[in-house]
Amino acid sequence: MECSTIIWKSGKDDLILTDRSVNITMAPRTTAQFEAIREKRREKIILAAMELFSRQTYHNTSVADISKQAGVSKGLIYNYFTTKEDILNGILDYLFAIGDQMVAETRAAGTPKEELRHLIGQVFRFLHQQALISRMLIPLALEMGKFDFINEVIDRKMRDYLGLLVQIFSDMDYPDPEMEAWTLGVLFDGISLDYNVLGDRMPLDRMEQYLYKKYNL
Amino acid sequence: MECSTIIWKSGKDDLILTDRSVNITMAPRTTAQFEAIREKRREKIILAAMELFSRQTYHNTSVADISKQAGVSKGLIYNYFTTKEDILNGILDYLFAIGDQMVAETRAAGTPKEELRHLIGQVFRFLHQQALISRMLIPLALEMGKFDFINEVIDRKMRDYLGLLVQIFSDMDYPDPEMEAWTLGVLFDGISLDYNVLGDRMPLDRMEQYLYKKYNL
Amino acid sequence: MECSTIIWKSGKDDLILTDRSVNITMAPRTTAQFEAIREKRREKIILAAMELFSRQTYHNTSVADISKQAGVSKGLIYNYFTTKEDILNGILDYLFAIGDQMVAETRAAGTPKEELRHLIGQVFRFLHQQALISRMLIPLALEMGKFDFINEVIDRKMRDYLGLLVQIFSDMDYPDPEMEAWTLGVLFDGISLDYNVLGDRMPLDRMEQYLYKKYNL
Amino acid sequence: MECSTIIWKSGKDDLILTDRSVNITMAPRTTAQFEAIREKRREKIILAAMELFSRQTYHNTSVADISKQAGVSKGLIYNYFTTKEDILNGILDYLFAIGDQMVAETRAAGTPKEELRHLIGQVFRFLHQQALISRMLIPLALEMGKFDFINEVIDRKMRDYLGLLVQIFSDMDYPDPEMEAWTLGVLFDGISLDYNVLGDRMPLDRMEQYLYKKYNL
DNA sequence: GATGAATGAGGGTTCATTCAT
DNA sequence: AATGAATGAACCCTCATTCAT
Repeated sequence: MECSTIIWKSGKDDLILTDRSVNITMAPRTTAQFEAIREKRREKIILAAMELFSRQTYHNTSVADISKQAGVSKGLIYNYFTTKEDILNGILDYLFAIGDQMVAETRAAGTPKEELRHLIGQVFRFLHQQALISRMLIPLALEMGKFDFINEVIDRKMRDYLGLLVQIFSDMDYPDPEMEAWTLGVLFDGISLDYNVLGDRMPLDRMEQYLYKKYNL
Repeated sequence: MECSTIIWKSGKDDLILTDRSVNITMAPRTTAQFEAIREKRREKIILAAMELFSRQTYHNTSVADISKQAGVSKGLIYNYFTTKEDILNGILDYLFAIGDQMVAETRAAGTPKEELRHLIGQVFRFLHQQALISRMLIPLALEMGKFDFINEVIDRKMRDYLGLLVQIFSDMDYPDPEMEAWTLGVLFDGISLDYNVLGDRMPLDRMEQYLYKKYNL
Repeated sequence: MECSTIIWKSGKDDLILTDRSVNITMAPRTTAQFEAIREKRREKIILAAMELFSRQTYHNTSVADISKQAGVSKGLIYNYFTTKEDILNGILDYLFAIGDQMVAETRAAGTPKEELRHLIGQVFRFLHQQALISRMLIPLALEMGKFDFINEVIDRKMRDYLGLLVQIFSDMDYPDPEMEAWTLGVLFDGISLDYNVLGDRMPLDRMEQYLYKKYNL
Repeated sequence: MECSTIIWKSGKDDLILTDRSVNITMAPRTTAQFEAIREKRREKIILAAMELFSRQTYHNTSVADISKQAGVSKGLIYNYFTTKEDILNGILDYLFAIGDQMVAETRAAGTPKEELRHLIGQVFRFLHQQALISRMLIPLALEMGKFDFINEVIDRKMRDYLGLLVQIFSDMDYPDPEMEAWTLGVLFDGISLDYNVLGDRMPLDRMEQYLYKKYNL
């Protein structure tokens, strides 16, 4: 059995995604093999959509654009997703893994201080990538009514993150760990947002160093 | 002879008081009368658009929606604005005054500490309003290329704010006033964004108090 | 009683139009005076429309444009004309006089040869002006169905012209005066059309001289 | 197993023969099949547009009209043409071939006299077609500014024609072949224009014979 | 008579989605 | 499974015309 990893090149940065690839056998295709082929196509479409959504916004990307980018026909997309919105859903599932992984890595970092430093480092290190994701999600999150599922996703992620931060600040004996966690969490969101809008006019490196200093890391 | 009448005009919640005290000869309206009508209608359209843009996003609001909300015909909107985008511009002008006033008020608050406390207080006090603005502008700001004027607006506002904050922290003898200013500015943006998404699930009051404590205000 | 003549300046060329101006008296306005005022306004609108139609085409000129050019309100135009199309009608009446005048002048030129030379000279002399008129009328004449009245106008003018030419060529003892008349009439139309399209790329002067030579004038 | 069916599709006067002889497995159409469909539809749309443009003018023909005439949906037209203007372009390409062929045929006619006779004959023979083209192009050519490509087309065609005529008259030893060429070219345009407006009231046949006589053909 | 605010039908264009093949 | 032609609703915008004043 072979297990390979694909890296999604987004021009400037890269997103690491695991590809649950399957055995190749000579036997007539089993249901499982069909499933695997389907899964691969699905992934292709998702990656194409992710690339485009983060570059041009969900609304400015047409299904035709996605099909072109993915190298499949427009019709085929509706064989894998019921709706354009459903593609978005697929992307979210994809991204979940990454977030979870970040949290898990942080949790394994050692002392609370090391954890915090690791977390801040990760945020800045993956900022470009996060910015792409934000560019995709923020506008949709702000459209209330439609896209309720996005808010659920954000909620859940927020809780995860907050939980981790609260625990860290608690371990570091902050007097009000919950509010400190909120403050830092909100700050991360602000950084992500502003980086999207301002780009390199933001002094990212200096902000990172400043945070380390503030938290004595 | 003079007679005045109240006319109930279909709409949602508005009474149009039409003063019919006119010459028997049916003289045309004076320029001043026309000006008044225009001003009223313009504002009505702007308020309608602001309401809808902040509720449903600029892109998800059609000109027809705005016309319905404002209780006027679709065509009339183009009598007041050259373009859907121009409506947005009108809204920005409308909101600018408020922002400028906030900065001005803060500048008159007294000692640096009082200024900072005043500023933070204002941000939280007007968060609802700021959230409305954010919900309108952020998605557009994230669409690079189009809507360049929005980025200019944001840039300018950012510089104003940052300048004020740098001066305050400088006066308060912070070692790195510039970075502290960035941190707080970015935090405000994060708060505004998250409030949009999370609404009342955010512990706003506690965050406000927490900030006062952190800055010893 | 006073009689004045106004000249319609169309930038490059001018159209001579007679203004049946009226006595100014101190007596309360008689019906005739009101008529005169109306006539003047009407003329203003017609001149404005003529200017715009010939510059920008009938379809590319809005009633708002005309009202602006004429310096009156949009509404007032409908006090003088039932319809945008009706304005066109008014213009045609206006132009008729000129055509009739040209024919009359030619008829008074003397010998047939002098008449023909006079007519050709007039065509080239007024070509720019005619081109403006053509630009107005040709597109409308080609829209069959609507604007039937334009075709009637053109028909009548054509018959007048042709009649004049037939008589001239008959007097000049051409073997087939009718066909020679058609040929020259059609040629004039072609010149007018091509001058519109080609502008100064057409060798107008040389063509005029060439015609004189061909007809031994 | 094979089965073929004739399907009557609503429209005015066309039968669509759909060959349903397909695999049971419903294989997707081959590229060649798609090409064929596209070519057919494209031509159908062009013919529909040509019909309407020449009957009612470009501006008075809506895309909806074209779609109705072609028996397709409005949206489909934009699958084949980027723009309403692009349809016009398509028509021009379609017609260009014919014009070029006319010139080529004339060039192969033999002696200069035979060439000229051939050319005049062609102009009158194809007058109906030329009239259609004129009715489409003239109004657009007269709208300066927009539709520049139309003027380029006309220019090019004019140069072609003129060049051919100059050479013929030169070979026929006319003293001023260039001006004679202009005169005849302009006459052709006048004929085409007037035929549009006057229709059968023009004595076409007699004019043709008259031209032969004038040029001793 | 005179104004310009107001209307509403229609124009060109886009795009998510369906469907015959 | 796979294609892309085809649809139709919606979008932004224009403009001749009406109407209260």
